[in-house]
Amino acid sequence: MTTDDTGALAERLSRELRHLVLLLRRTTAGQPITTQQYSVLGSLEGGGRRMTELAEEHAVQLPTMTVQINRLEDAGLVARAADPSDARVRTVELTGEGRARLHAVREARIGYLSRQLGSLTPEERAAIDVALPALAKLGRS
Amino acid sequence: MTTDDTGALAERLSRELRHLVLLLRRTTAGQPITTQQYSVLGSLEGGGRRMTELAEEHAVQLPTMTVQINRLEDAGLVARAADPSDARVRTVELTGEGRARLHAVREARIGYLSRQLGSLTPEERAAIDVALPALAKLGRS
DNA sequence: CCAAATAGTTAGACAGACTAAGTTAGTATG
DNA sequence: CATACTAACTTAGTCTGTCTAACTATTTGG
Repeated sequence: MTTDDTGALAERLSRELRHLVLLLRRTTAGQPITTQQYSVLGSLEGGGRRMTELAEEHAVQLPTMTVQINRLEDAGLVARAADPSDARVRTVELTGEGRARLHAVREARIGYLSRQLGSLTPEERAAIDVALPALAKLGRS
Repeated sequence: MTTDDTGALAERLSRELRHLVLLLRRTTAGQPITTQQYSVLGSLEGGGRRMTELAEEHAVQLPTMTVQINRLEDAGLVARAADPSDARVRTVELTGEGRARLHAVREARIGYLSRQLGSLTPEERAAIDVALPALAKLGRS
């Protein structure tokens, strides 16, 4: 692919990303937690994280994350803790219930996507398979 | 790709879609209109549409679209009109200003995506190019 | 020890989404 | 044709998600 094609690719990608967003929305529609809450719980799966880390990872301001974590805490899905080495820092961890909820939503979400993917041809699935690392890189840059 | 792999693909896709959403958000960050407003304006480019059509296309309830169109109308970017064949129906059209705004935001968005795509390798861009039709189909099903 | 920087929270505003309920207009049926 | 039903929208109220500004508490550097 030449550099000249990059603009055209950007235009097509721009056009399709909107539909992927709607797909994402349908993926978690009717779930007991919102897409954002699911996303935050996912960030905590590997262990406790500090508020600042969570805000950066989700590309939101710190007060926004405070509100989100407040709601998850009220729902009993996460717990705040203190950092022994720095009293300013609050860490956030999954509770048992939070972990269970995360897994349940993930199963439902993956099930939905599996059915959608099942309606594609094997070639189309293979194309997505090949493109995923590039899309991942794009999303993280 | 076999059927057995579909579940694993769904899992990876599920994981990466979140990052694409964040990419999308950055794409229109700092623009004079929100992502949703841009999206609605895009739906009107081909001509007037009725409220119900817009709500369905954007996968929102009718009252949500009413509010969005109210704001776009207040901003002078769209105009409501009556349908001569059915007095219940309101149609919505781009104003000249709305069309100009749409084009400006689209240029900025495509420019951003172009720069992001430019940081990928030619092979990665080619992979996205090949996968786009499949992703489009996925998003529309 | 004090000033500046860092980590979070609180408060106030607004966009975006939903449901429920109301209005107006078309449709169908006795 | 009158009545009831359906359809297209809007309004009102609520909640989530996001922001900025201002505040508290803590650490760090001179």
